Amino acid sequence: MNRSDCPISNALDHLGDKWSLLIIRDLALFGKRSYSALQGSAEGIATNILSSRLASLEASQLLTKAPDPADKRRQIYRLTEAGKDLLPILLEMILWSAKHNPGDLAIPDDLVQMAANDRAGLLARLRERIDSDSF
Amino acid sequence: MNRSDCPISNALDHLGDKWSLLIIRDLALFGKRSYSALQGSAEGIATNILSSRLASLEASQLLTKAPDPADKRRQIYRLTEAGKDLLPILLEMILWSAKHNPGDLAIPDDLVQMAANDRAGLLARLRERIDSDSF
DNA sequence: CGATTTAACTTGCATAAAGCAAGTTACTAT
DNA sequence: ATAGTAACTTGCTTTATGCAAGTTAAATCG
Repeated sequence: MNRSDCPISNALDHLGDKWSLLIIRDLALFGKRSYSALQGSAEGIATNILSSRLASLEASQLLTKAPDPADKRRQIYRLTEAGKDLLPILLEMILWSAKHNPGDLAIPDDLVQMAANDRAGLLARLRERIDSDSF
Repeated sequence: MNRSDCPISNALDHLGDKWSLLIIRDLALFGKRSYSALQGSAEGIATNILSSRLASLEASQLLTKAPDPADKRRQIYRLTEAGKDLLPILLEMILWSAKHNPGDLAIPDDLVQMAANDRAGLLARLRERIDSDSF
């Protein structure tokens, strides 16, 4: 699993595929918490892939899975602190795409604006929203 | 190729695999410019994969390929401005791994320190190093 | 209470991407 | 002229992704 002792390589060992960061995005930015909500994402991940990615993210300790006390069919997926700490990476990806927008992207301009004015504050507010589940 | 109009998804459409960002890292942080130098990286990319990744990064306009005037066997790979703009993403990956270091990573402490003190200045200096090729 | 839905998966099979070893071509150095 | 180097490509095997259908347990509906 660890290809080298490079910190970038290490991050990519956990996140370097087409789906992991989209799942993190759904949890961190869209407040999704259930398997079916995650499956309903715009990009359309196959159910077996979602299952395997969730398992690997859980193994990497980026998220946790816990049964919903109110509905025993349901599992609740939550970001760990390490998972929440991926917010800056997500933000930089948004800013990069905003800057190099091929023209058809849905850029959240307010967020880009806040990032320019008060990056630290924005990240704090995004994290607070995760913690308080106020999406 | 475009899975959705989400900016994060867009970034991952170009970079979401195990190798692309390592190649960008080698160009941006280690000053590598040739095929053979890139192939010599710690992680050991297979030559056919390196070839296909370079082609896709070039197609995504993150790097350019140009013949070396001094040695006609040689091709020089360089980051475009869009490629250089990936520096913040690389930096955040380093910071994330530094914070969640599994214990065996080679963390550049000086860089982590500078990021904490003067992030914008650090990014400016890293970019300047690329432009002046002073590695 | 039994029948239908819903949630969270798993299984089996097809296709696409990654990885390995060897080979090719054009140029450079000896 | 000969040997080496740089930048690849080719053929084959292995692994990962993707699709469609099926399973299980719990909740809801009539």
